[in-house]
Amino acid sequence: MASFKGQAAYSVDGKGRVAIPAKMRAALSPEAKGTFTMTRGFERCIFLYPLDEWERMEADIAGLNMYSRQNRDFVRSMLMWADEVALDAQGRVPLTRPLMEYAGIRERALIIGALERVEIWDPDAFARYLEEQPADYETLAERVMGG
Amino acid sequence: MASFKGQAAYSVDGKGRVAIPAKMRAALSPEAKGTFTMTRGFERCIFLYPLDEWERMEADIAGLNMYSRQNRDFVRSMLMWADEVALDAQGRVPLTRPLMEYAGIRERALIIGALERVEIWDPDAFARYLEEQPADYETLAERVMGG
DNA sequence: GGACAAGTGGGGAATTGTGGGGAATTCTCC
DNA sequence: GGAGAATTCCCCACAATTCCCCACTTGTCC
Repeated sequence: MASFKGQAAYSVDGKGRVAIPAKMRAALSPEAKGTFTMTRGFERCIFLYPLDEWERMEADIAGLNMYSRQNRDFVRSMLMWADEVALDAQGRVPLTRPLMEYAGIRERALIIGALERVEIWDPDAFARYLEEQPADYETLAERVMGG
Repeated sequence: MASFKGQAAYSVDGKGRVAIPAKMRAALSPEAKGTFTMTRGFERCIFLYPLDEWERMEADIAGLNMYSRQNRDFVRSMLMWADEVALDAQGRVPLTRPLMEYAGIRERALIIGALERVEIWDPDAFARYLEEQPADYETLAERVMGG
């Protein structure tokens, strides 16, 4: 299982390609085969899950009861945005047009490692997200991990 | 498991490298493989966790439910600043640019051993932190450890 | 004072990030 | 079904950054 951490601000080239930082690439397990499932994240960003992690998530979803409207809505939303993308020889992935629009990404992208996934943000959108944080880091840490 | 103690004031060279004191290096366990995870600490300093200690911390975080907004905020904040750095043959680590800016570190750094982690501070920031202490050392000891 | 360990700074090799061209494939229209 | 346009994929070269090695200075101990 991968463990992504760190941040990098990279360019998105004219073809919609963006590099995944070398350390995050190194964190991929062989089971991922250099491939991510890219999908809509929460808070207006893009999530990238390594292939093996995504398969685990799909197995979780497969257990949901499809006779529930709410479940169907959730599954539909999660999967309609999902697309499989492979790293090229330079360690880049192509961003899909709908996801670039959703996340407001144009020429620059902020890439953040978040444990089992990689997040891709528009830098300005991320700055706004930080400003809107209801709690500072120390308070958050105490709330979540303070017991 | 490591047990870091002591303090040292060292230079940060033009490439952002700073030495870890020899006694702290000696305190590392073989499981750490001469590698730290460097991340944002509380109160504007940098934390360095030996690799084995960091893995224990990640295992705690991996158990959090990612469908909770607050948990996502916390994990994002904690991991975006984290980066794995290895000691070079001279016992130095490269400070990452975002963390140097966060901690206000330029040409000098104060390195403090704090049990399972090493802290790196800007010397002036640390002096200000000490001045702002609401309680002196003896009072603090009684509050925290006095029972 | 001398030997050794630890801290300091710099050069150049290796790796990573960036942008572009053209071949191959897919999509659209007639 | 075929032609042409659009998109995707593969390869390449160059710029920028990181890593590895080395030498020198300073500090400590005998």
